[in-house]
Amino acid sequence: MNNYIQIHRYLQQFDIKPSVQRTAVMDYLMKNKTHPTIDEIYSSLSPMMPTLSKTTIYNTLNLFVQKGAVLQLALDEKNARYDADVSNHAHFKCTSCTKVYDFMDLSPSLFTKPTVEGFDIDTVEVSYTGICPSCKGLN
Amino acid sequence: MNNYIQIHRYLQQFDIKPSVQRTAVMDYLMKNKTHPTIDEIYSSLSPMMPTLSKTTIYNTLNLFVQKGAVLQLALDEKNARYDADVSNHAHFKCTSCTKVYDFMDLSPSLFTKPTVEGFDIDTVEVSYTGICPSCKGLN
DNA sequence: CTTTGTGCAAATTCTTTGCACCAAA
DNA sequence: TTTGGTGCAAAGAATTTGCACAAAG
Repeated sequence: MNNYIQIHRYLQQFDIKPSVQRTAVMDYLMKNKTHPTIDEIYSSLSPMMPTLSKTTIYNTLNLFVQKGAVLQLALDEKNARYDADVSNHAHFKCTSCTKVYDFMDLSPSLFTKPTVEGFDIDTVEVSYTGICPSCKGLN
Repeated sequence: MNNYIQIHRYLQQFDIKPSVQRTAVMDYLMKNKTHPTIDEIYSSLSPMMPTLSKTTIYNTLNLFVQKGAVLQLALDEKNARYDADVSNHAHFKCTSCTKVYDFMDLSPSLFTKPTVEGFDIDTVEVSYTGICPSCKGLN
């Protein structure tokens, strides 16, 4: 069980008012570091919150991204994916099964923001595509 | 004017039969290194090829991506973008004006494929977001 | 001929919008 | 009581699919 007070404090750091729904979404993102899609979040929370609407998930995540509380990943052309983990890690997407993996232990230098004249760099995203171990076995 | 024979040879390297439409799309991608969307490609080619269909652009680019002849970029949450340039360069997207810039001269080590047990890595994508020089001036 | 590519129309999927109701301060 | 949040239904936009016709070898 997570401490909702902590989540409230966290959200308030980003100037986000902690409604019940917003708290639940952030709680989910913190516990499930699986770059979930809107649909996955909705499907997981919906049983506990029967009146929850998918529109609210969209509203909530758009707000989180806008306030900088979560990252919207550009991993998937079809569905947006969200990540509350801002630590240095890269993503690997299997082109066969479309599953997304974390690569945690890469060189930190990959994630340094390069100095380019005139540009202010906020976020760094490193993504790989290829074939994952379980799909390799199937050939 | 581009030499279509060269494009034919290039496509055949990837096991792609060079139809008139496919040749035109690859020609466009090689001349316009602007990470165009499907719509931009269609709008540009359509005047010269009045019977061209957007479905064919979709078919063609899906084939190119599947055969590895172009990269599908996930820079934009709304539209897929395509890049025929497979050289080592990163992309920067301005969060204010949404324009995409190329960062050409970064360290080559950024683009090396890491060795991760069991994974076969095909593509590497490095993307940055932030504020571009012209948007900075507007504040 | 036979295989493959093209392109129209329809269907599907993801996301946003308009608006009425509800909740909190 | 005023402001902001939620959620339904509808709209909008991007992409895919089914299928008939055309093209190439």
